[in-house]
Amino acid sequence: MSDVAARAGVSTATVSMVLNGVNSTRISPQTQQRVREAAEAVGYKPNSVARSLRTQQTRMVGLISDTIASTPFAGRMLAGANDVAREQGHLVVLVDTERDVEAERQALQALSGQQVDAIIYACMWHRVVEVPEGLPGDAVLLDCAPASGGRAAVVPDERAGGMAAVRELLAAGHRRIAFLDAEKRFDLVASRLRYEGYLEVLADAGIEPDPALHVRAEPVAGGGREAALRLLELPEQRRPTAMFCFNDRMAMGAYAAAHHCGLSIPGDLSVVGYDDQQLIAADLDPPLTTVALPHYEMGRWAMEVALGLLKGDPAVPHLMPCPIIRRASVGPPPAQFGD
Amino acid sequence: MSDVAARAGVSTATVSMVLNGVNSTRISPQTQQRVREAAEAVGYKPNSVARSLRTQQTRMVGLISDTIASTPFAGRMLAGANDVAREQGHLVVLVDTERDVEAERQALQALSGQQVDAIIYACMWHRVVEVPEGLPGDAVLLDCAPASGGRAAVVPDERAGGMAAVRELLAAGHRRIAFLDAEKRFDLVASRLRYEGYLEVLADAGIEPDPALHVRAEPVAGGGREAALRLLELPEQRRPTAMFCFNDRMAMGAYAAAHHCGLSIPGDLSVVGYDDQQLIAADLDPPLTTVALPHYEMGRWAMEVALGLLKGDPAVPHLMPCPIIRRASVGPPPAQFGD
DNA sequence: CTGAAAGCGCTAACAG
DNA sequence: CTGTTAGCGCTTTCAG
Repeated sequence: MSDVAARAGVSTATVSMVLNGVNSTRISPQTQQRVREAAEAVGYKPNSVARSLRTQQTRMVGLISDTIASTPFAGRMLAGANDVAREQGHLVVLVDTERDVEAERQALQALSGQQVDAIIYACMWHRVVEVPEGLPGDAVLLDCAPASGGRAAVVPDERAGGMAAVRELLAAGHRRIAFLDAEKRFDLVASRLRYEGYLEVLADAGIEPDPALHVRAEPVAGGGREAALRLLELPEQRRPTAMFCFNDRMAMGAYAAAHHCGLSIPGDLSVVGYDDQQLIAADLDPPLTTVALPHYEMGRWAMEVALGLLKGDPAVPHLMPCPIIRRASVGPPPAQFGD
Repeated sequence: MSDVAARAGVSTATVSMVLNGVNSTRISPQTQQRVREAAEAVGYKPNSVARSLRTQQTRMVGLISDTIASTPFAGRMLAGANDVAREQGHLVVLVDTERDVEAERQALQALSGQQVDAIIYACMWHRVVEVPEGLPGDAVLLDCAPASGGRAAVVPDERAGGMAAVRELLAAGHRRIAFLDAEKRFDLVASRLRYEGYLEVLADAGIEPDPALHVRAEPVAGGGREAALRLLELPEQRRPTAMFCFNDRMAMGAYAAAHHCGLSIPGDLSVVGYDDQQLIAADLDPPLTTVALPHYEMGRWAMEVALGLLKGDPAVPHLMPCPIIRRASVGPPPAQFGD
């Protein structure tokens, strides 16, 4: 920088002001011009480390996550956070702790040592977490809710998502709608919330929920198949005409079961999934109607409040809508069940 | 830091030395003890920014990638890079440029301004790239090869992977092995390389490749299905008993085609995929034998050479082995084709 | 064995 | 309108 100053015949202070556009009204255009030319000539590159030391702002935000690797959704969240960061001229420092407490401690220490301007604590699937000790109070939680409140957080609105799914089926004329849920032992908050949504919509429609239509299995394709098979073995009058599946993988299994029983989708059976998981939802035959998880949007939101663009309410997690994606797996119930 | 010094009754220089373990032999144990206690008492946290400014080392490495979001493999690469970085006490700064030249320029500038110690340039699928102008000479390329040489790079050994796949089929007794390739217009280096591997193994086995068995389609499930169907319509003597598919998605389509034709896998038809893509390979019925892409390992390698732990050869990209994952989609050919 | 002092590259008061 | 100056928090010779 002193090179530039010398070359332009001014002081470093002037160079700094010109190049940062600060107080630019107070510096003569000719000088500004000279400075810029000198900077260009010297190939001047500002040193952000020095600037950060001086300004106490690094324009970096730390993103600590439990596992970037394991879910295809992680990327969407990162992308959202990244995009906002870039728009704001910030960089994101990523740390993957693999859910290890010691690693989390180290990460936090490294990040605070690095003086990041903000911290986002991200989970790769929706859950409630005991936040690590030492997480700054203004850190924002992404795809998780704090066990003991008091922090800005964003999670998908699973309840509304479940409602949307069931409404879709209701609108198509179904009355006997099953919910293929995840087993309780997985202790998924999404499971509870989606089920609540299911129940609420049924209640609103004046339909008495049939406990036989709420089945649980492992939330993977195999589990979905098995659960769907159980449902399809019910006597005809009790058999569901539609299935709302906890996730797309289970929906995939439901397809397999329908196929096995010689049932066509959506002719004989309608199916709705959840997650809008790439490589499944759109690739199934017929393409699956499902509820999308708003990972990109949550990533954006988290970064926006982290950077102070938005105000997060510490009292209660922000609920991000889960849009329903209409494809071709929902139709009217088979004739004998119609009205 | 001066607080600590005052509290311990020493100078900041001494504090620095003690806390960094530098020249520790030259400082009396009592003093060291006192310093440590003072640091503890004050809750001293070193400021890496200041340290970086002084030492000209940030212990951060920039990872610029074209798209973190779009492939499920991205996470594995990040994870590999991250793990090594953590082991070495480094942080990774992630920038996603979405393959936009202007964004790349900005990213590079931001990273060099931030004085990162090293840069990794990652692609989310194997290709040859024109590296962005301004990419430092010692940057390492991850999952891509430089169009105009001279840089450390790591890519999957697709050729060997193709060979392994075909050998697997050969070993099971197949002679009529098809290759369901990606269409040329996608211009995938993986396609060319895997095909070379296919040809070479056939040649080694003394099998004349039948051009009719090399078919191309869009590298997705639908394309695989269509290509497989074409193959299955061949007169019985020319029909393949095994299919090596460019990727798992095409293999998924091949399964659908076999199913459509009433053929069982692996009884009537053996199938090998490529990618070991989660949610496909292991979840297909029967589970798919496939060749895995070593994303995690490539991520590690890239970070290791970026940090100088390993020496990369700038003359030629490092080839990372693609292990074959044996599952249940390969068996002997149907009896009438046996020997 | 320990302290003083210089300086990493930049910014922001304050003077002129 | 522009220059001087004093640090940001740390490391590292060089003297004691």
